[in-house]
Amino acid sequence: MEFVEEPVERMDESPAYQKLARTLHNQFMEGKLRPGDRLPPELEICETFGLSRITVRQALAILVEQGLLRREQGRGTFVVGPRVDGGVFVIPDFYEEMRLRGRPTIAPLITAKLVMITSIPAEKLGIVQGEPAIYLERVLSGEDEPLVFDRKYILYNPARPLLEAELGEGSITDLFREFPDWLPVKSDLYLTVTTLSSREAELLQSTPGKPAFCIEQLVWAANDLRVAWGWMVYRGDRFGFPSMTRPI
Amino acid sequence: MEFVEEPVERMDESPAYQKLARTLHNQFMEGKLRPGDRLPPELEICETFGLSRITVRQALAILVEQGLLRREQGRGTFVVGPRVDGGVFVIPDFYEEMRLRGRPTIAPLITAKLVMITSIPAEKLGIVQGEPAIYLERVLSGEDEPLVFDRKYILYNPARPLLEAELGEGSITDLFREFPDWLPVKSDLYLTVTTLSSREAELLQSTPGKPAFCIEQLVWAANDLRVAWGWMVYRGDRFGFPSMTRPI
DNA sequence: AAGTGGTCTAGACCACCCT
DNA sequence: GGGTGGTCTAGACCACTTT
Repeated sequence: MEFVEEPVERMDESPAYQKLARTLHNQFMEGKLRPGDRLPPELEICETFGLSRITVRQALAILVEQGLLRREQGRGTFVVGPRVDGGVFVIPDFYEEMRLRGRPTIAPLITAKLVMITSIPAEKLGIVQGEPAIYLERVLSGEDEPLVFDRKYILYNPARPLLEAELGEGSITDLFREFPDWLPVKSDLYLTVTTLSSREAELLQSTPGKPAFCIEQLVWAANDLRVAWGWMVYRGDRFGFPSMTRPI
Repeated sequence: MEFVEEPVERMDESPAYQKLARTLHNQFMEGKLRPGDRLPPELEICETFGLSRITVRQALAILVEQGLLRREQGRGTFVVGPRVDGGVFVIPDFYEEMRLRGRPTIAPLITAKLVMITSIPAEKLGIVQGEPAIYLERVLSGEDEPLVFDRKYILYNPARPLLEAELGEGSITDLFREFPDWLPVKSDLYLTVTTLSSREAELLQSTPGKPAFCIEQLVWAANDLRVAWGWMVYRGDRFGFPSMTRPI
């Protein structure tokens, strides 16, 4: 026989700075703290709650990070209103997401070949036209249906050619795991919207003209080396993203 | 005659915690710190750089916030690789954005009327079907062309009816500036993609079937009151969003 | 000059992880 | 038990803003 562990009420066991942050946040949600209001000086908050200044500042830092407060040196700490018509959206790493859901990505290769690079990808990767690069097309599937069309140019490394088997699995990071000098350190993304071409629609088992997210991607390795460029097309009928709300 | 103030090299004048954060960040960008590496214990970093533990922790907190480091209590602080296939995108408040660019938004009313609310918006706003609400359509223009189509249901307040002139200007926050109980405290957004209907295309001076961003919006006031619901359609040929990279 | 937030120190104890 | 990060204190000085 097994017992289910009762969830303990941990509200009162949490650190002082979290309690204070929650208290102030609740006061805002109840309309007691209003945009434009100035908070009491930090030392006064210390007295009120019986906390040291560092602890109080730790609480305020959370709320500043959330965008609820704004500090102005020499003037005070002020309540800021929420940005109602804009927000922050997280588009998660697709591979990582599927892995977390226990549905490993299937990414069969559509195309994988060595090409003489043309002007646009050459410029993006910062190499000369006509140099060789790997061109790659994949359809990423999760939950038994095609979801993302991935198209990439990858820098060619004669010292360690990539195998077809490697190209069909995992993200760029996984791909370069054994390339010490090519390990990604940064990725620049650009989010746009598009409609499916007939080829994309066929590969994604959808319909031409349907809307889709498009994410252009430039992958940087150490020392400002660009190692991959391409874009990913996300089926619009399968993806939507909530704005981020940071928990207290 | 005017002198241009030479920008002073402030690298060395910045606070110690920022210098330390930059140092570690640079080491990562140069490939000296690699994903999976464990940093030295905090006390050791203190000795190395001649700083107190609080200052070192302040530096590490920045890098944790950036996603470069991960702390594990009892184990250590570890370097995390970047998420190359996903990212964070900021879609700014359109009104705010235009104001910052010195191009105040023009938002002529297309429709503004009191309606008996139907099932879907009633459910979203948490009120009963058949209650009155304000229905609003606007085209937001900036830089001399229509960019966003905004459609909203707004809770009706008999005590303080909104004037047509007020509806044509500014965001929900501006609209409710004089409604103490309706001041927005939170906004839930949901980002999807769509194609323009013929009506939307006409209003936005575009073409039906063109792709567009769509942001559904639910605005909350104090005490869990929902005050507005609707969605905004952003012309796909005029908007694209880079992923956020937090500066050190 | 007074008040505010920004930075920093030296030291303490606790919670968690590993061996 | 030893090492690690997590929390917290009391106090100091500095930089900026306002009066």
